[in-house]
Amino acid sequence: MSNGVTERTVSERLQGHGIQASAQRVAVAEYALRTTDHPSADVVWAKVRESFPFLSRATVYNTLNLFVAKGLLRPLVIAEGRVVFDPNVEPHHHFVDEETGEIHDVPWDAVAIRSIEPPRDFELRDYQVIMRGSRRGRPARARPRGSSRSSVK
Amino acid sequence: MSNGVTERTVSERLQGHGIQASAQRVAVAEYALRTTDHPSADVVWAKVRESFPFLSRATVYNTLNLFVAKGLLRPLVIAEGRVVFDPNVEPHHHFVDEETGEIHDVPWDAVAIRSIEPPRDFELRDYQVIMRGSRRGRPARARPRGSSRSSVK
DNA sequence: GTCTCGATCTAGACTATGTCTAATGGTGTG
DNA sequence: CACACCATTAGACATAGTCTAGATCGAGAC
Ligand SMILES: [Mn+2]
Ligand SMILES: [Mn+2]
Ligand SMILES: [Zn+2]
Ligand SMILES: [Zn+2]
Repeated sequence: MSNGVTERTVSERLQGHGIQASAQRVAVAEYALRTTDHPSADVVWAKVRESFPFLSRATVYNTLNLFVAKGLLRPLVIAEGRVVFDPNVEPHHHFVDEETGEIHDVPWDAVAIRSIEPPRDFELRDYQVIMRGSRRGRPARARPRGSSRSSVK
Repeated sequence: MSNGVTERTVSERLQGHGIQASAQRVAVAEYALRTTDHPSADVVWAKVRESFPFLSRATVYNTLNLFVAKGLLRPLVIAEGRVVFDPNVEPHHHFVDEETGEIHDVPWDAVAIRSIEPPRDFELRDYQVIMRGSRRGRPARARPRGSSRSSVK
């Protein structure tokens, strides 16, 4: 995207980040580096297996963690009980739809921050705004899918 | 804090929020509603058992979820693999020390936001800034405790 | 083309967080 | 005391993620 010459194919992109390409890694990359969703590891496994059945769960986890270590993906801890992966590694914010659990990207410029003060003695490495809400016109009833914390009757 | 008359004891505070008091619930509340940490359920279990040994794991989870439902606690999904509970239910931000995994409160006024624009068609219910970094003077080496995502050798 | 060895892939065991179920225990009312 | 109701409990269960030990692959040396 940002450079028209290098990193044209997924394979080249992996090599450009010091990753030895392989059939499994390319298959995972094809989905995980292109999606605009924020899929969990098991979602990636399910999606990729549709077109590439010879792929173990362990390899998906290994590969995603490798991509994170090499800066191709960013792990997000936002939704309960699972890490999701974000192929957009540039600074941006997130909006969580509390109805569906879906995570939407919010451009960095959608939030104008005048000043930000970390706690004394702490060094701010990065930050983002987590917004929560739902689609307009819906009153927010049920909990986000997959959550269901306890009965509390 | 905010009101000097009602809700003086923990027991009264529970009743004021429509919660039937009990020995276990008071014991959990005594710790979980007063702490300035952001403990996970199992941390709460360990801490409370020090002074109140007759407490099952299930009751801790039930109680914390009840407190959340009644607005005494807020669940935070920030650190990997576990939900933590925040007795400060007023709007504020959080700073995650990536060295230790500790979560620190950041006052609402420490961030001055000029404008914030949720995605089109979405209604913003609430938001907060998640900051990440570490104590001044440390170069940020090891991953936060309890994390340790994969080897990637 | 064959060999070799490190890298990659894999099934399945294992750990940890959280939920659920079914049984038990306590408390107040009549 | 009998009854209803709710809280508590142990342990089973579900799920996310890690780890291990062995099988397989493949890039480079010959
Ligand atoms: Mn790149
Ligand atoms: Mn209160
Ligand atoms: Zn994103
Ligand atoms: Zn807090």
